[in-house]
This record gives sequence, structure tokens and C-alpha cells, in this order.
Amino acid sequence: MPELPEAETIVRGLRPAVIGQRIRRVEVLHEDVLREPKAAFARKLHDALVVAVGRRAKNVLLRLEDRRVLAVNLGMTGRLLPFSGAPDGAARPGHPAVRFRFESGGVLIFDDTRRFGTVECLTDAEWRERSERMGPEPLARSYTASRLHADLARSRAPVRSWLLDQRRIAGIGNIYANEALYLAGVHPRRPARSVTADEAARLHRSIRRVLRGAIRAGGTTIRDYRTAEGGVGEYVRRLLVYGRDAEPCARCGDLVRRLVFGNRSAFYCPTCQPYGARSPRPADGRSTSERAASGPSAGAKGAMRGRGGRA
DNA sequence: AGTGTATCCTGCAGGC
DNA sequence: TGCCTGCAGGATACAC
Repeated sequence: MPELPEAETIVRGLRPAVIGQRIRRVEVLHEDVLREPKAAFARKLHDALVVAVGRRAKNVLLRLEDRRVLAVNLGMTGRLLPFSGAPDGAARPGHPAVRFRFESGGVLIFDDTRRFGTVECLTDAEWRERSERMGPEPLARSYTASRLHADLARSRAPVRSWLLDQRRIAGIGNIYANEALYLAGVHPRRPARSVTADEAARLHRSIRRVLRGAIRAGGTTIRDYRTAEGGVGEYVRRLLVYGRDAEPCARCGDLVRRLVFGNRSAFYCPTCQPYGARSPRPADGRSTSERAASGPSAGAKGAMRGRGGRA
């Protein structure tokens, strides 16, 4: 999906288009992105005024009157596309799921090819309960390296799986987890609690650096993600390991490898991210799930189709 | 507590 | 050309 930087980019682009707009009508074209019957959902939103737009983790939040929240989780392929009136040719909705029609004549479309995304209208209390179940925001001032280290110490999960767990840290997905681990020199399969204080400090820095850099670049477009203005995310050109199976590491020239665990691909450089000081990779990792460096995966190559060159 | 697997869904690339 | 397989930025639920 859209991870934290993509959600943040959408939020920034959406603000001028939707703040101050009053929803006149809601049209649900695919009910499976809702968590309640469409009639009830549409009734809640009738005549609601959008007062602010924000983000929590990977969720885009349209704040309404009465402290209610329209919470949008973009899933893998969700997009929020505002149109002021006449359709311009930027990013045409190919799979509209929900259309919000404003009093002004403008329209906001939640478009989602795979429909893994969700759109919910929550009360202040419902939203707060939801938010409390999510981990800390990695870009918050209060999120320190020592906090990260202390939290990592409580889990035996592989550190890449740990970073993807929204209850532990919010907003990180597979792309930025892999990039941050690469920059920190930490093998993705290392048990979270084996990460030392020094490594946690490096990881803390690299997480922030990657997320901030991606926000500045407008996110990462592999295929479906678009900014609210319909543009692509340029961070795709700065990716150092994600999707680069069998390509040379930018730092040492060794070949980037792909591992599969936790049902997701992990990309790493075996030289820059040794599993341990003594054994360069998990003792049993190679025979089970590690792919030969000479066999780039069809899926990873396919996912990276059409992107630009290395930065 | 973790892992592997399956589920929701569509589109696309690669192999044959 | 077509058919089949596997993969994809996410989240969750299940059995082991």
C-alpha cells in the first residue's frame, strides 16, 4: 500500500480540495470497502462538513463536524482523487468504490482496484480507541531511539516483521522497512530483541530519513499509487534494495538478495547487512526460502516495471 | 509468542 | 494468441 509517506502526501494534496466542503451525497459503488451497510454509512455522512484533513499511521483522516472522523485505509491500491468539476485528465478513476459529492459541485472519489481498502465513519470515541491500538508515530518528536530499542527488546519476531506490525510502530510498510534496514545495516531476519542499542540508534535514524525523504519525493509509485493531484511518487528512483533482487548493492557491489518470510519479500545486501558477526545468514535460511541471486523473481521485476533509473 | 497459511480482490508479467 | 501461475504497497484470522 500506500505507506506513511504516501498517506501523508495524499493528505497534503487533499487539504485545499476538501477542507470547508460539505458532503451532499454519498454514492457507494462497492460496498465491500465499508464495514457497515451502505445506507447507514451514507446517512451518517449526509450534510457533514469537512473541517480538517490529517493522518495517523497509513490512514487518511477527514475530520468532520462533531469531532467525527472519516477514516480511509488505502489498502494496497486505494486512491483518493478529488475533482473540482469538469474532469481533468490527471488520474482517471478506474475502479471507483465510493463517490463523495460536495455541495460545491466538487467530487472526491475513493478508487480501489483490489478493494482491500476501507472507508469508515467513526465517532471521536471510536476513532480514539482505534488509534490507541496503533503504535507510536515514527516521525513524532517523542519517538526516540531508546524507545525503539526498548520496544524491540520485547520481541523475538524478525525485525522486518516487527517493523510491519502496526501495533508496534505505525505507518511502516514493506518498502520502507526494507530500505530502513538496509541503511541501518541490519539483516531483516534478525530477531528484534537481538538489535543492539547502537543498531537501534542507526535504525531509528534510517527510518526517519527514509520516511522524510519519501514524503519530500511525494511517495513511491510502483504501480497504482497516485498523489491527490494525480502525480506519481518519485521516491521509486531512490530505492536502494526494494525490488532490486540480483542487482548490485549501491554501496559494496555485492548482489542484493530476496528472501521470503512472513508471506512478504525481503530485500537486503548480504555484505552490508550480515545476519551475525560469525554467520552471514541464518543457519537454515538458505535451504528453505532464500532464492539464488542469479534468478530474479518475476514478481519483483514485474512490480518494478517502468520505473526510472537509480538516483 | 511466532510462523505459516489462507482470505479478501484485480491486474499484470512471464513461461509455455 | 491464450492459458496458467505467481506476485503485488495491507490487514486479519486461523491452526500449530
